[in-house]
Amino acid sequence: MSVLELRSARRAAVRRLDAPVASAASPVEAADRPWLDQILVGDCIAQLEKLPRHSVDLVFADPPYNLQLGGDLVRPDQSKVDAVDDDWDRFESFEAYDAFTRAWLLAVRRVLKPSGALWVIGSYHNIFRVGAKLQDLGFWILNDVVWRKANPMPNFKGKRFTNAHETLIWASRDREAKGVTFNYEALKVGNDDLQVRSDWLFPLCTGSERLKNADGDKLHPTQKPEALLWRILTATTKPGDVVLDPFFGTGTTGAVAKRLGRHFVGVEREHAYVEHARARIDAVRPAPEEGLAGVTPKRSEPRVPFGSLVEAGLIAPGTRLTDARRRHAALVRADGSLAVGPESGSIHRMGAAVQGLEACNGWTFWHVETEGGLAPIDVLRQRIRSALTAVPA
Amino acid sequence: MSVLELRSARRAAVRRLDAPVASAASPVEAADRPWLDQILVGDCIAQLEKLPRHSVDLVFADPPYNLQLGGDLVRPDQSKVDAVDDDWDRFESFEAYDAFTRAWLLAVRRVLKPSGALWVIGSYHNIFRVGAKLQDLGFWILNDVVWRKANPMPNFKGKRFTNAHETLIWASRDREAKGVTFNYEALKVGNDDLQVRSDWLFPLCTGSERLKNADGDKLHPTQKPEALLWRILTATTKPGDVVLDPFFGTGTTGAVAKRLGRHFVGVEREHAYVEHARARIDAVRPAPEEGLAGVTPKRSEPRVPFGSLVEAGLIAPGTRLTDARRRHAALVRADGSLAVGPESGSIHRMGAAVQGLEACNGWTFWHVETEGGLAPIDVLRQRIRSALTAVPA
DNA sequence: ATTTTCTGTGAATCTGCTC
DNA sequence: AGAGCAGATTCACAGAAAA
Repeated sequence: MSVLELRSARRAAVRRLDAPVASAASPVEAADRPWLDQILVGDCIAQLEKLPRHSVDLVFADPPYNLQLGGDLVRPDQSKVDAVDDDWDRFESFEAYDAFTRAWLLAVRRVLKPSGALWVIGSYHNIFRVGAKLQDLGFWILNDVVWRKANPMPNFKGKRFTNAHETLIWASRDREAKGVTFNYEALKVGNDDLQVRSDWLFPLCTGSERLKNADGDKLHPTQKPEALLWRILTATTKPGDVVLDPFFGTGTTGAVAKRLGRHFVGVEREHAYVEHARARIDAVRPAPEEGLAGVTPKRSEPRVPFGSLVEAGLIAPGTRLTDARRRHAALVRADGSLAVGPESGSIHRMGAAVQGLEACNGWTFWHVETEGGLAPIDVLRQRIRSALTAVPA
Repeated sequence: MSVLELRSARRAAVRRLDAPVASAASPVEAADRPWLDQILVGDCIAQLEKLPRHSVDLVFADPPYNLQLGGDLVRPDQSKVDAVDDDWDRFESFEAYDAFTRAWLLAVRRVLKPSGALWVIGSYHNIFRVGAKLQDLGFWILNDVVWRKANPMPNFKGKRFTNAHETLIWASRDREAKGVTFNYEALKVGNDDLQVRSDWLFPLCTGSERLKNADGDKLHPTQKPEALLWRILTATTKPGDVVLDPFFGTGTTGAVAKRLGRHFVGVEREHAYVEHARARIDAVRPAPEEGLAGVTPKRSEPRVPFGSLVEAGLIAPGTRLTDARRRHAALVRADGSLAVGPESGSIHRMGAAVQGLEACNGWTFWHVETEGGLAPIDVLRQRIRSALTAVPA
């Protein structure tokens, strides 16, 4: 079962439920904490002043990334990429961005309980600045976590590595914080009895989960997948905890919090986002308690490209490969390409080329000379694979 | 076969090679650049002053990040370090680390060529500070890359996620840098014809690759795997480039650089590391030259204007061109222009015009009728190119 | 009804040379 | 320095359309 299948199965199961709204504030709570399970509309720092200090268990923050994009970007098919060009993502300078970061971190710090913790997500444009600033302010980093995107946007111009991940920082309010929630056992059980690592694989938020506006276009440029919030909330909150999201957007944090029987508070400036978020959260029915286990993607065998055999030293550059009958020969190069005369390409391309075919499985076609005779390079791949899937003792 | 055995097998295989030491400085170079392929022993910043400015193509830096061992840090301002040691304070310590980071980044920046680039590796303890500082100094981040550890150390206390990755930052010296090396095509070919992503999977440096001291203990606490450096150097340097490692340690950068036919310069303070690194690098035999050539990017192939196909008689004036689906048609003219009705222009302009697009690659858009069916005119260009390269050297 | 093909799209700091 | 232009460049899905 794939990650996607898992996710639809989970969502279908959740929709069938008809349990009472566990996370709705009770009458007593409503009088005491009128901000509970609400979206506060307005500027993040001004609105946070309405909350009492030490009232929040967890903060999840998805601040503007300060992308600093240049001109338009077009795909190889000449279609235009719908970039993040919103006003809220534009800052005058690094200094302005740092001041903004400092302000919301301080506001958030005031409302956090001493045992509270903070999650921030960002990309290389902003995450280093945010991370340094939160260290400066006394937050204590517990982990950095990488969201590996299953289906990232490619680098269309071929000038960089595919930007295939975002970074999350998990930090306690204080260095000496006691009682920070981490549901270690539950996470481990949900992960085939293996500790959950700091690199998480999730697809982007697409398809029916992605909120659309009246025109059918995406409502928010950076809506996060619910699976990501699910993992965060099941890992680092308890049922009944209060989760604050100071950049609420379309309310993913609120929707997942409600589903998981946690309280939320959101702050959002844009009225259009707030309206959609309210409707979205209203439609959520909390899962019954026994259904609150996390979803874990199936661990699949890592794909091993030919280049990694060269990198790992299993095949030295300059090695000659042949086919099983030694009719064709090729030279391995340091970058993982094969050279046949003046031509070069991947093991698959060159395997196809020497045979005059459209396609070829290079792993089984090309062989290497060993002490025990000619062996397909696929046996080397198997060795790498076992090295890469080795479970720590 | 275990990972350890794999590594010995590889090292043995590489030692068997007996090619000339391609990366050793020639006599001329030795006089001109006496620091080439050397380890400079001493303080990083002081030693870097010995190198001329704009002399280095790439920097790989694995800086120390143990914030609490003041003595382990090489700081520009020694008096300040003493003060911190006596009255250790978190804020003071971050400040000291930032000053240290600033100093080595500036030193490195001076020796980098304008087209040069920098790699830094770190963990959540230091990487956010380093990333923010290098942005402050004018470096321009090209990617952040995650090294996913195949076999990380588990979190023994069960209080955190398994710390299973480290973060690398790849940055150009300047925002407007031109000519930064990125061997995109070669990377793609070595990765089964897929773009390489920003998350890389490698095992830790263990087994026979891991240098040991006389007691059999690991010599260096954070020796990096050679495969990681292999990836970095094949991706972002060319043969013959100069790679600087200001925190040389056990010389992984130097060993891989030599093997790949790149020059290195190392700076290291600890004599024990320097000795081991020298012996290690001396034992390295470079890969044969024919294994070091990379895939030729299309962008660097000789430019062949469409007109020369007409001149060479490969396409006669009056020939009709169409797109792959025969939706559009154009007429070849003697001067190498295309005519569509009353309009005419280059193959690119007219390709764009008939589709109503801003731009178009006419070489792949326009097709010509051949015996074997419709073929893109790019195949005709390829014939011209191979005719050009067939000229004896 | 089922399978195949086509089209659209996602937090992106995304060209390089000549005149 | 800025304009002009040749020409190089994409992966994993989802959903619609076609077969």
